[in-house]
Amino acid sequence: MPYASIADLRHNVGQTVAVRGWAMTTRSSGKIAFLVLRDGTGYLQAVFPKNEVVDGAWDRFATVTHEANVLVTGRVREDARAPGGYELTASDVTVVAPSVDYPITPKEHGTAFLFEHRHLWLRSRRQVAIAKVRNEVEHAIADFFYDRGFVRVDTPILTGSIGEEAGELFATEYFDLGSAYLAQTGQLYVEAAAAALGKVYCFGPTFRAEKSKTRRHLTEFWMCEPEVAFADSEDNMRLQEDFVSNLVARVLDRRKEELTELERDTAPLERVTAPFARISYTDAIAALQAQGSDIQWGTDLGADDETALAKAYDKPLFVMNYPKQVKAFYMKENPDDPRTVLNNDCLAPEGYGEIIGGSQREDDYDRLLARINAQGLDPATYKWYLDLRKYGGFVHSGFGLGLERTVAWICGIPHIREAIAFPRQIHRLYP
RNA sequence: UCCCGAGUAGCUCAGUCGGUAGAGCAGCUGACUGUUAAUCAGCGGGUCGGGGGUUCGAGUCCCUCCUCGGGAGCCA
Repeated sequence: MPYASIADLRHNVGQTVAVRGWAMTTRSSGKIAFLVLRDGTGYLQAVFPKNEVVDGAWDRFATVTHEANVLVTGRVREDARAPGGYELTASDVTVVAPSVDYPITPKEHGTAFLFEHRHLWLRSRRQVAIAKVRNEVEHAIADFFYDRGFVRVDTPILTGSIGEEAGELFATEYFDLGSAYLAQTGQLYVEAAAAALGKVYCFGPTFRAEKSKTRRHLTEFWMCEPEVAFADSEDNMRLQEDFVSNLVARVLDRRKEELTELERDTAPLERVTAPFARISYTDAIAALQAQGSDIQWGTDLGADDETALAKAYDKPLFVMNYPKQVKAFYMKENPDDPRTVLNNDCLAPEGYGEIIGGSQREDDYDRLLARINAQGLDPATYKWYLDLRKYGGFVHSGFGLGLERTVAWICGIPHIREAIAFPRQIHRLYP
């Protein structure tokens, strides 16, 4: 008898097949019983009429517990009553491996309990749906860049003290070379690669040791960082809006079922098309002041400020050209207003906040060195980075997209820790 | 680091004025031939986060410590 995957059962209508999976729920009504199982490809209800199953099967059904590994045999049948359209009229069931006292029950759990059992919680319908959306976004990222001639460059996770700021890095001992730090960005490396390959991106885990306790932060998260030679800040934002709208469209096209499972209202996602809305930092300050805020030009925007700004638009918003002093040393000075730099944040709608930070990079050796010194960084550490300006300096721009923030937004889930299989937070290293 | 909030049954929570510890769900037993978190009946289940104090008596009041959650800052 052939084994069948649940997702493929539409090709097996009328046939008798064996399905392997985990028991999610069982129900019995005396002379008819129901078993819903999951095999990773989908969900299936197997129906056991007492007087049609083989000898012993009825008693074996009674031993099927929540999340037991089971083997079910039966005939595939179309059924309008089934959520997926297909059911199995089962003739037999075997418990391959039992599951006793499964901790996650069908009702009411708090988030602390669920994350303590994250390794099991991953099996639930919502978590399966989120994982599939994340997978879709990851593949869409790879396809988007491959189709446009970008080369993926994998940047190091172990680095010297380099990144946007010193401090707030995870440190470890590195042989005889002193401390190594877990990368908090691949950007500087990808800038070097851009001079070799033109259009590049990196996509991997990054680490921030800030003691953040918010629904938007993880200590370990995945970031996608494209870097493009000869692209200025305007080119950079056009790439961002193409990129983000492409990711959203891909999920809408291919993950309808998962979005339905997550009860995601897709109308706001369907409005995510280029061009996005744009506002300069200076205009944003004026707009906030007009709304009664006492924010002053020169201070960074807080989370509340971003929410207030983004609320005025029903698609993602670029906030551009922040004051130099609140931004990283590598961002290029704005020739039209030297108080500011050529950067942008991209704020997702519906209150999801910043999903992208991007900028044109400082390509002038002397200006970059001056910024490194001004921020109290050690120029020796950045020698190789300065070399990129010494040997054929070039206009270039790039950005970083936070994967978990993007997935959380697309899924419509309230906290980004559900957007990654095993979240790392200041109070969570288990499982 | 700062500001809130919460720790009581396996889970989610209630517990009034300080007076013998409660419910729902889960689990177990039974009934039921189309259930979707099935329904109905019955049964078992407690170091009230730890320590100290006040009191005849503390889940409840006071002190202290611990753990966790939410938010701020930082940023993706």
